[in-house]
Order: sequence, then structure tokens, then C-alpha cells
Amino acid sequence: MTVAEIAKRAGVSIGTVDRVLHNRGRVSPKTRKRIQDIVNTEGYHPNALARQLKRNRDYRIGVLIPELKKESGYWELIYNGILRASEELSAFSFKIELFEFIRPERASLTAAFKKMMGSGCCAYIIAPIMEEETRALLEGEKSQLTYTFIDSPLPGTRPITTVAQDPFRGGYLAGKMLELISRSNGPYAVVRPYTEAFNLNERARGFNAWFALQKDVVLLDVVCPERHLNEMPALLHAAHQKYPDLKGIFIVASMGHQIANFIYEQGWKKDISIIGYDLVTENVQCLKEGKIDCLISQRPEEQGRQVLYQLYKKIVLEEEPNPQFNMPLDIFFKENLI
Amino acid sequence: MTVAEIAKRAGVSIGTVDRVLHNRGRVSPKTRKRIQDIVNTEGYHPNALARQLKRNRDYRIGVLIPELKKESGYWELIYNGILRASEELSAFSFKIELFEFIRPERASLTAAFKKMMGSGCCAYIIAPIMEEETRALLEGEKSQLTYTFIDSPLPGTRPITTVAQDPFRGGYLAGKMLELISRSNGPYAVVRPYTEAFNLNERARGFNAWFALQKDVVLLDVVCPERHLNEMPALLHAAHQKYPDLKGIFIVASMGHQIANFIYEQGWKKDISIIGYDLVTENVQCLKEGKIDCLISQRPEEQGRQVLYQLYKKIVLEEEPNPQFNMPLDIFFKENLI
DNA sequence: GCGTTAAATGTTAACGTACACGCATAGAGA
DNA sequence: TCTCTATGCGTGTACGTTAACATTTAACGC
Repeated sequence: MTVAEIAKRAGVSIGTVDRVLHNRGRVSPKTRKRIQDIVNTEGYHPNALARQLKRNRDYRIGVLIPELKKESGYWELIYNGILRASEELSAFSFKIELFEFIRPERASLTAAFKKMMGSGCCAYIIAPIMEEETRALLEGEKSQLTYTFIDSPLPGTRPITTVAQDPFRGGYLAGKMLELISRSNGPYAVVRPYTEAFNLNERARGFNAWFALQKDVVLLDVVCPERHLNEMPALLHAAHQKYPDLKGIFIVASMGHQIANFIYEQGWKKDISIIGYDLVTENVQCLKEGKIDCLISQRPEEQGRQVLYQLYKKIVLEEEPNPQFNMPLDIFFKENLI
Repeated sequence: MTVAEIAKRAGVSIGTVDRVLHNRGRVSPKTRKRIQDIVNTEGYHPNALARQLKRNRDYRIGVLIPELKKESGYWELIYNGILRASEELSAFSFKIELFEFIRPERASLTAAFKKMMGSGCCAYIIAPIMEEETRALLEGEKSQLTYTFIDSPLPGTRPITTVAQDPFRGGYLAGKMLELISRSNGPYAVVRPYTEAFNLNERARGFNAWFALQKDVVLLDVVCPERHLNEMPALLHAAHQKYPDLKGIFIVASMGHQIANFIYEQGWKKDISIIGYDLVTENVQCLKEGKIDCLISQRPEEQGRQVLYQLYKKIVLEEEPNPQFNMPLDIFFKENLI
């Protein structure tokens, strides 16, 4: 069904059909109904090609995520996925504009957000990892925004779609895997670099939940606030002193390679199994070298691809996007590295 | 750069530019060179939207795979991925035409292939699981075919792209996982339903390779030709009689659930770890119920998506597609089921 | 009955590409 | 000098949508 075909059937010109479809201009009630009926029974899906060709416009998409180079390059993986998707959809000319902020600095997030709002993009992809601040910023905008979330959800907001992984299940799975790999029942340590991050806390919670099902497993919580990561060696030393028979470590964030290298340098690796998160390059390297035993991944590139495709669906096709995507929990050993 | 822009710069009409770009009609050598030079320095990428709009044609893609309902629905997962991708690219109207054949019947494959050749599709997606026959059929075609392989490669042919998983590594990984899960060192059994399938034999080979690295692991090969799957219970009984302390079973194909249910019904499950292949619904069910401990998957939907996207790249964008895609080996436990 | 006005509807030119058609011009042959 | 043909090139239309612009129609007051 094309506009011309509808026009022919209704006995009017395409101009009138256009007015009905786009609800602009004046059309007599009976003509409107006649056209509406045809559309309702026959169905009309505008030709995305012709529309895009005529509109002749770029779709500028703002991406608000932490610095690409930080967190071992995790955000770069996500960003690459978005770029890749924009190439796949190159015909529709999506232009990706990056707005980085320094985690966990409020002022930085606010500045990047404001800058992004001033950019006049038609839609936004946001990593709402600083929950309160992001919520406040979104609520502060009076205009109706088109935005999506990536990496984490943010309850109480109205995104077009959310693409993320269940962090609790991730931690739970890590518990199971660590138990399998270490062939023991503890003691284990959970290493948490960011204390405020929802995802990371949930992973730790899931990990504990797994071992809560087992009997008498000793778990040690090693927390280091984000500004003082240099204290980590001391904390690990303390942990090792307290539990010389430590059997495993779960690092909830992508910086597992730092811990793994430290453990290896101390000569503790042969007794300690290590499980980390995300296939960032340094983690992959450690996995290859046997310094890390297992990694859990959340398909960051696929997250990026999916979120942009949903925006395409909403903006170009004007279809309702799927409100939520749960990314699978991928398990990687040396043997199944890509 | 548009055709019109090139024309303006060259001081000719778009018709002449068109003749140069498409190498049709007659153009004077110096005019041709003038236009060529502009194209070479400025670069010209035809607008995919306008081209498609003008061409106004469907791209009919023939898909040659085994029956969707057989092999526990594995091929349906692949097919769904292809369909999904064709929806994502709906603007370019790919029409998928399915040609099923009965594995491993030669006559059936030949008939389906011939029928597909007669369909006049512009490109083909082929699962070359019956190697010799598929190769012979492809070589028998005199016309230049545009085809891709999915699920397996086929050496000595010229596909646009091949999307598959390394089956040897899959089996190797299965070995590692079975050892981890069973917390023992055998005896283990490998169950192989199809004796002729390359992928399945490779998986078994990889599995053996893993245990070749360990000491004194007893491996039992349980092979059942495809026409006599009903003999499987007897074979399993024999295996269990020979090795009453059997610790694990690796089923190289998607029918693991059949073995798993049998083992469960015999009351042997508590001593035997089971690892299978592919997230077909019955396997997923068994995994949930604990009748299967672990599944390896090859992202069939993603394979379908990827192969169609490469065809889009080739046919619509006229870019060179990536000749090969290795799908990751995904590991699934009950805890990370989607 | 005629002019005026607003409401209702029609027309047309893009967007960039593809391709059929046809018009100039030059050189050859009568 | 006058056709005739081959060569080189320009023009026009279509694909389906959008949106500005133009035209028709009906209603009303004088």
C-alpha cells in the first residue's frame, strides 16, 4: 500500500491522504473517514526508503557514558557496538556524538549532560550508572526527551528501551563458577572497587546469595572506594593474611586484571582461582595467560547494536520498540575466547 | 557526492555520469577520464536508499537447510535468525524462501537444491552439512552463484561468506567443562548420533583431544547411525554395563535431551554429569530440570542475522563482505539461561 | 446574481538513482 | 550538396514520500 494507492481507492489526491496520515491541514470528516477506513483495513506502512530520501536528514544521537579509556576500556566496547550499528544502518545516516563524563564526579556528569542537551540531538543513549544524579537531570528537563538506557536500568524514568544484563544473576553465576573452578568451598573474597555502583553491588549480592545456599562458606568482602584504588594491594595483603588458605576471588568490575596480576606477582595464583567481569583486552590477556580462570561478559557490542537498532525502529520506522532487553550472561574460559 | 554533483563538476549531464559509473552506453574517452578522476579523488558511494527506491525490487534469498522440525528444532533457530534479520532490514525487502531437505538423504538434498536453483533467487544461504553432495551440486552449476554458508564451512568452494563455529574447539571446551562439572576423571562417554556429519565428528575429536592431555581417562565412543536412533537405549545400557561408574556423557548433537531423559529415567543421573549442544527448547527444559548440567551453544539466531547482513552488504551496498565469521562458544548452565 | 472568503482538495517539485528515449553532431557515401 | 548512420550526450520519468503552493468548491452577504 502506497499513498498513491490509497488516494486512488479513496478517489482523492495524495495530498489529501497525506493530510489525513499526518494529521495536518483540513480535511472534511467524511473524506477523512473514507481514508481512515482504507488505512485501517488494508494497513499502511510508509516506505522507509522514500521517507528517508525525502526527509534528507541526519539522525544525531547523543551518547552519554563514562570515559572510554577508563574502566579498562569497557565503555569503549559499548561505544564500538553503537558505531558498528550505525554503520550497518548507514543508509539512514545516524551520526553518533559522544559525551564522556568522569565517573563518579557529579559535576562532570552534569556538565556532560547539559552539553549534550545543548547539542540538539534527536535522541540519546545514556548509561545511568550514577542513579540519583541521572534521575535528577532527566527530571530537570522540561521538554519531552527521547532517550534509552544502556548497561543498567533506571527505575522511575521513561526510556524508549533499556538494554542491560541482570547483575544479580551475574554474581550468582560467578559464585557457581568459582565453586566449580576452585573445587573447594572457600574461603572466597569479593573485590569491589566502586562502592556506589548499583551493578557492582548487585553482583556482589548475587555472589553471596549463591554461597548462602551452601554450608559454612567463608566470604570476605574487600571494598575499596573508587578514589583510593591504590590501597587495593594493602587490602589484598590483609585478606591473604587473614585467610592464608584463600581459594578464590571474584572481582565484580572490569579491573580484574589488576587484581589478577597482583596475585600472580605475589606467587599466590596456584592456590587461588580468579573470576572477573568483562572481556576488556587486559582481562582477555590475563585469561590467556592463566592469571584469570574465568570471565563473565555482558555482550557490550551487542548492547550497543541493540540500543541503536531500537532507536532506528522508533525514529525511522515509527514502530514501538521493545522496552527491555536482557543480555545473556556469557561465560568465558581460555578455551572459548573469541 | 551524488551523481548530480559529479555531473556538475565534470560539466556533463547525469546521464553521462551514469554511463561511466555503470559502464554502459558510449562515452568519449576524455569525458570518461574526467569523470573517473572525480570519482577516484572524491569517492562516490551510491545512496542506498535512492538506489533501492528506484530499483524497486525484492531480493529473494533461498535458504537450503535441513527440516526445521528435525534435530530438536536447531535449524528453526537458525531460520528464525534469518527471518529476524530480514525484518530488521525490511526497508530493503528481502524475501526469504525456504528449501528444506531430509538429512542425510542424498536424493532429498539434490531435489531441494534443484528446486532452489529453479526459483531464481538472487542469492542463497546453504548449510553444507552433507559435504560431498553439496560440493558436487555447487560444482554442477555452470552459472556464477551468489551463496553463503551457515553452520559449517565447505573447503574448496567460493562462498560470499561463511558463518560457523569451530566444532573442534567446541568439543575441546566440552571436555573441559565435563571434567569441571563431574569433578572426576572419567570414565566418560561420547554419544554421536550422525556418523557422517563433519561438525559432530570434529566435536568428538576435540573432546578426545582435551582428555588426551589428562592422564588415564577412559573414554567410550557411543555411535549410532542416523537411521537407527532407536537403538540408542540399548547402546547406553551396554555402556553402563561396561562402565557402571560412568561419570559423564557428552552428546555432540542437539538431541542431548533424549539421552538425558533416558539417563534420568534409569535413575543414573545422580552419578552422571551430562553436557550437550545447542539451546533447543527440549535441551533448555532439561537444563532447567537438572537433567542436563551444561549446554554449549553456537548462537544460531546470530548466525542467521550475520549471514543475511553480509548478503545485504554485498547485494545492496555492493561492499565486500567479511569472508568468515567465527561464532563464539557459549556456555550455558541453569543459572545463565536466557 | 456576483464577489468574497474560508474550507477542502489538487498539483508539483524535490530527495538521488536508474534507465529508456531521443536529439545533436560528425563523418561517410551517393 | 544531401542523406544516412554511428557516436556522444542530454532529457525525462519513475520509485514513494513530503510539504509548499495552487486551485477548486461551497457558503454567505450584498
